[in-house]
Amino acid sequence: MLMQGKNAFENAELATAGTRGQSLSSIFHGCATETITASQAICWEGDQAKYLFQVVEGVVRLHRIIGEGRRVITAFHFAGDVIGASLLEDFSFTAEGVTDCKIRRVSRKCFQEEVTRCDNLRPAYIGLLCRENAAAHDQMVLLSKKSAEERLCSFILNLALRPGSQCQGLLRVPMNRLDIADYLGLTIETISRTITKLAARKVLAAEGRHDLRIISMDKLARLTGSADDFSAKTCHRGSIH
Amino acid sequence: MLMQGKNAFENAELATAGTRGQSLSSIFHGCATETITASQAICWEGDQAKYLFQVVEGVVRLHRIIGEGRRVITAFHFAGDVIGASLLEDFSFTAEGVTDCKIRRVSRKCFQEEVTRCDNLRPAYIGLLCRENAAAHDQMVLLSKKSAEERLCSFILNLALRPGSQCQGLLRVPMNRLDIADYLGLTIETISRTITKLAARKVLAAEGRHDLRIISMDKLARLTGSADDFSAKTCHRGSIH
DNA sequence: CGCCGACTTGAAGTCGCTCAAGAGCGGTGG
DNA sequence: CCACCGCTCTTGAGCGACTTCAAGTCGGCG
Repeated sequence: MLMQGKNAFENAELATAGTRGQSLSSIFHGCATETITASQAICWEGDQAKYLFQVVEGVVRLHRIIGEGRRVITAFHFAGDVIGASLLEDFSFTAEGVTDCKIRRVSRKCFQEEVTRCDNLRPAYIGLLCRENAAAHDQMVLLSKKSAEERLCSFILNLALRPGSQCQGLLRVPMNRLDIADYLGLTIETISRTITKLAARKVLAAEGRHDLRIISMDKLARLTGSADDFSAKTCHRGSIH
Repeated sequence: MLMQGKNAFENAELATAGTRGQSLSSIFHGCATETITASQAICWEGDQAKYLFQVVEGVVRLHRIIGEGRRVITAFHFAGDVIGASLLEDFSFTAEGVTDCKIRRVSRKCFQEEVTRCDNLRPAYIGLLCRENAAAHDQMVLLSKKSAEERLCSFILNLALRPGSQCQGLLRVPMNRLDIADYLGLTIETISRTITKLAARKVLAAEGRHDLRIISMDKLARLTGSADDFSAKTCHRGSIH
């Protein structure tokens, strides 16, 4: 799993702590870490949302099932991310490890008490909810109007723009083709074909199943179909100052 | 514009006031109402989000534009709804009247001060953010995995389940075909064809451009592709107690 | 009555899906 | 060490749902 996870976590800690008031991570500090293996469930759609989780290491996917066998992945969560902040009663998703993971858990009650008690945690909490909302809206736009190529490029660009995601120019893609397909509203075949096409056009190169070498960040950004995706997203993480 | 708007607004007032603590409507109470004509803009994507709005009467659409001419409607807002609660810096959408509207406006600063000052407004605010998130996720699922027919049925069912939406068995659909298409990630032609098909199957009947008679709520619910859409959504509004 | 915009209907085209076969890779066991 | 297996991923061919383009229809309003 490399040491990427731990580093990313510490990055996230520093980043959120620096922005507005205190970091939500402090709520999880005392908690023991639990170990989750790849594709093990953390919680189930429909269950009462008694807990919130924080990813310490690894990657988690959230999904919903509709009808028979239609799975939609609504989000991936990385080291430092909090899962379940925007829930009222029940889990609206099943959470599973994409990779082996370490997570922490607090009860919803405890979380809410902390947020109520500490005035300076509240902006962080509200901020988290707002950012989740913004991400959901971006995803709606992607699913509503973008072509397969634009979707994949948007996804890869977002991955690449996470701090610490690249190691010697190599982008780690922890999720498999099916995960990507279910996240982007496509099929594994389309994902595969589109990667092949992008490789042929020298936008990127696949190195094994879980690594991409991005040859031209510029081309990639121009292919996202978001007009100004590159600048917008680059600013996104830094602009909260 | 019928008097439906006013009634719906009062319904919404009562409903939110009853749930958790105070209603966010109280923040808008003193403000003068502004009049917006159909398709007039209330705010623009990219502008600094200085204000929040509350719809008093009529229907508002939120949209984003990507590339040249691709419009995505991310939400419709009805009487009682608050617009802009989940924003941090800038408007991430353009808001326009679907119909002639009456709205109220408060500055973000004022809104935030009120929420900070009144402890019993905070649950309402958090609740709003969470419900927006849940709605966005439902829409992601719709856009990701549902067929044209399932999308349209989901949309119509959601409209029909708003309290006070039906008048003598007739469902008012204030938005035109293009609005519906851009909301569901389809084209006007597909919307039109699908309505025709549903009418042929005696699920519903179109009566003019802006009214639908739902012949079988059961059939409609079964066609949404959400497994348990009907029960889930029916509970949705009442279950917060 | 005639015009205009919104909607409907039809025919052809396309993008992504489905089905099916084959390739690559990692693990296991002889 | 190689043979084998299972799984994921890739590639190909055909198909289908929705789009695009193009008429035609409806309904409201001057």
